[in-house]
Amino acid sequence: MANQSPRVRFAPSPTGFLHVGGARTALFNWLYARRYGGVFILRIEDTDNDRSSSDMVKGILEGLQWLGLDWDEGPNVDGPHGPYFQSQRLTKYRLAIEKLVSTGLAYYCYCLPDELKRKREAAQAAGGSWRYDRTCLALTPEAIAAHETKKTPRVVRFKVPRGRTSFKDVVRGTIDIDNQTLEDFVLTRSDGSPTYHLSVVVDDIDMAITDVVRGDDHTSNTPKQVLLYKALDADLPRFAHVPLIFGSDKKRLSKRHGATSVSDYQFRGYLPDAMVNFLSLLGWSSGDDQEVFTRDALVQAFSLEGINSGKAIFDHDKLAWLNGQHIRLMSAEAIINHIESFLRKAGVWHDSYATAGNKRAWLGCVVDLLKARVRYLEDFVEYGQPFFVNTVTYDPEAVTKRLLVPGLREYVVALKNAYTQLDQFDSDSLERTLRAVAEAQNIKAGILMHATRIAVSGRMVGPGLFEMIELIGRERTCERLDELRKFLAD
RNA sequence: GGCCCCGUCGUCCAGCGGUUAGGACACAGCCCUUUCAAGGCUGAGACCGGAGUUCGAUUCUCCGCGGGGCUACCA
Repeated sequence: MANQSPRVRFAPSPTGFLHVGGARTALFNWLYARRYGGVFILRIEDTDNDRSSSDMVKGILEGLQWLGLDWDEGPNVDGPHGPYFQSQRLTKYRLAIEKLVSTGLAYYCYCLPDELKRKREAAQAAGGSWRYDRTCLALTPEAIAAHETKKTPRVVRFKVPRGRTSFKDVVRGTIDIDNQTLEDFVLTRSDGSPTYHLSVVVDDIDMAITDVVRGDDHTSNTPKQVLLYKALDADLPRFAHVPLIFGSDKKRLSKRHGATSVSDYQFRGYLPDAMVNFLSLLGWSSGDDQEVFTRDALVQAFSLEGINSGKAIFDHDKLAWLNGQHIRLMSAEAIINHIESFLRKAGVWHDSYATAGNKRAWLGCVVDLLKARVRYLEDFVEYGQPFFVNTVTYDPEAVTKRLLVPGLREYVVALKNAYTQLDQFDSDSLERTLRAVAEAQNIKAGILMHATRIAVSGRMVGPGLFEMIELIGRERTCERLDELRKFLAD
């Protein structure tokens, strides 16, 4: 399909964090570049200089890094088309403007903002719409000279030609509009800084971008940019506008919907691969019914043609499910690397876990045992309590529901004695022994299992009882059985 | 208001003139089972409405309705 190696870009404004919508746009660009052996460029659009500190950029970079979306050119990665901050590319915009003004494709406008606002509001009050009336296009050379000597603030406006403008969009098809619906938009502000339309087009041309993949909120503005490409005598890139992401109330995703920054998901215990998988499914499909994708599978399956045109709603349930799927796909070793920070925070990390050896292997076994019932990384902390803490506390509900059995104390003592003498402390032996004890005591095995579960974990639910006991070990298990014995004595 | 885009189960997607409208999440039931999960099976659940075009429309066209975007010296 692509007859040249694609060059795509993600061009966020530095807002301090990476929004999930932006993350998905970045992901689509990244996938496309990786799929076709292209180049993924990160460009920071910080022309709105008011607040564009390096701190603001940091959040974006960290978000992309966490997701594993590495860029080939951009901040911290030199390339042939730098710099990659728009605030450092001002000369390029000025050159473009000079060209446009000198060829008559753009012109200076000395109208004051207040004046424009008044006209606009007046027109709207009268029930109509208003477009810039080209007052300054009609200025005489003398009037212009007068403004210049007075140093009237001036902006540069693009002179929108008559006619129609159309472009092909990979996801929307051909879009065609009448230029009369456009006004002579501003290219350069009165302080000399470029507006979005100018900087984005100049940069995309300069960086030889072949495919512009961005949010649907830019579709309506694309005709203006198409006009600029033509005015600058450049070939059009291919456009692909991806549908926006909405919250569960069908409103555009915002802070009100809870976590909207990818870092929120990082701290909540989501896996980057699960997030990437989930985001990829929002507005894109491989064409078949596959839902769970590894990163590599995604790269292989991705195409811009697979992007669909309807809106997408962010479904936390499905994300959580996918997270569980990806956790189950991972090796215990890989999971340990991801949960270390959570275990540390909970105070249950042990230095011996850090290096290869018995303890780390043991932790791996715990992880494998818990894996199937986990949705979030931090669940390992919660579900792993019985393995990590020294003393267990009994869930009150478990006590009333499972421990009010006459004679239970005797059974527990019998089990503890049997376990103390066991040759092999493995799950099979443990189960056989427990069942034998139950039979000898003439009770159902379930009664003793429930009690034992509470003794070792404090809870009614959890992993397979005997696998759990095996990992907790004879010493701690017998201690806990003894604790239960004392508890039952009261 | 004007311009543009979108409209299949509650949600995410498949469908690209003829299908019992398919899959996934969530939901319900069953199986498995010491519990909870995981896993398996089953069930319920959708083509926004109206005109056309056609032998035949979820699919193509138009109108309406609904939703969204843009309409700034924000991006």
